[in-house]
Amino acid sequence: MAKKKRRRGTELVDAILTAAWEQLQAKGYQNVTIEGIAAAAATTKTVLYRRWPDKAHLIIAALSKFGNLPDYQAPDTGSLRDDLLNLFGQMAALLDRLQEETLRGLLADRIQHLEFGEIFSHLNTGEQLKGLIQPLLDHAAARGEISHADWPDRVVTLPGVLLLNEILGQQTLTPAAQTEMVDDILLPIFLARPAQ
Amino acid sequence: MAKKKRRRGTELVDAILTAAWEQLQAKGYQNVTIEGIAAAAATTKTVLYRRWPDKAHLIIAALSKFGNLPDYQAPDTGSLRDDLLNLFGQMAALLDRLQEETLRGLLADRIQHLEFGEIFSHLNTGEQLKGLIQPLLDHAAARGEISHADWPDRVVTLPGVLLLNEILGQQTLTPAAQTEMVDDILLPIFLARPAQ
DNA sequence: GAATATAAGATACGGCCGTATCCAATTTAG
DNA sequence: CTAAATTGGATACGGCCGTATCTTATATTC
Repeated sequence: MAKKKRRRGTELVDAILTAAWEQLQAKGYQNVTIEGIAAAAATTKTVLYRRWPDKAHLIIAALSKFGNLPDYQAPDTGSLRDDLLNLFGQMAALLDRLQEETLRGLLADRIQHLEFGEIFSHLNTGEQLKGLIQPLLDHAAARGEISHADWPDRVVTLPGVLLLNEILGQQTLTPAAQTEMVDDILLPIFLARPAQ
Repeated sequence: MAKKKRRRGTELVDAILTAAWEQLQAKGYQNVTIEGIAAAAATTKTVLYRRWPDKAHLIIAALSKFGNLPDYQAPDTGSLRDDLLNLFGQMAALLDRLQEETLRGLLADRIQHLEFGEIFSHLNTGEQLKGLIQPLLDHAAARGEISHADWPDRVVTLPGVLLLNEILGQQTLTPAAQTEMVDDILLPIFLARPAQ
């Protein structure tokens, strides 16, 4: 007779998040369904709804677990401008990869349809991008290129905000956009003369 | 016997958008349904889906028609900083009004759940906020406070991006946030010394 | 180790989505 | 004025959502 083993707690959550991640890879956010994830994880909707209020939260949980920014190489090129451009460039490359790998051919789908607040609070309050920016500033300050490295939170997260806005709005991240963001917005702030 | 008049084209669209707007006011985005709007407009889903691909687009259309930024008073206080703060302050007031009026008590709902790209392209490419910012810059330039008024598009739309990010992420727009955005981000850009 | 509490899993429900299909009113072409 | 082409309207369908309810396996407690 068949064994009736029941997964619980962490084990179950892991199975669900893994299934969610795979579904996301295979189908894209738009086409992922809660029921589909439940089925793929060999459980039922009920269990998922007991833990996450909706698809967005579930996917965010999966992203948090598996969707780490991969193999990012901290630049330190010797100039803040180049560091920032390098960072943006790597993001653009990542975006390209995502659009091929994650949504393998089939769908012209995008991250586009995640819901607002979720993503924002995830990316901004989460230290993700902030952790990438701060070192660049530390380097620049050490070189004397900028006057100090302890900028307000809102400034440190600004590159992330810009990136997000660009990607979501334009669905792409062109080199032109990258240099504009750096030269027209970020550098003027970081290089601004002290308050007068 | 009853008349069987059929609305067409513009007349029909107007009726639908009006219904959509009213539903939005009454129920909030989250709880608005396509079927509900169709019913309220005395027509059917089919007709709506022939014109708009999904709820987001329909609501955006309604917003474009009825959701104009109301009674905005151009500041011109004599300093760019005060102009910007004034603008942000009016936005905060508007936000407050929306959260009471539009979502009348009942729901702790928010704009939050509109979908990404839609809103972004609407707010950023649409000239809405840009049209508010440019005059401020013209004034400042005329006063000699800033060196020029013809900034890159990306810079002119930045205040809007910041506002949107703040509202969507934090669901509020505190005075502290306003001054930080102005003093830490916008002013440093506009007052930056010429490229060196 | 039995009793109790907790959490998983199954099932069912009403509601809305988005599409397809068909019919009927109104416009346009001839 | 009639025929053809549009476009609105009705209905039906499968699919998923989100909730509620019930049962049954596993953990916890005594």
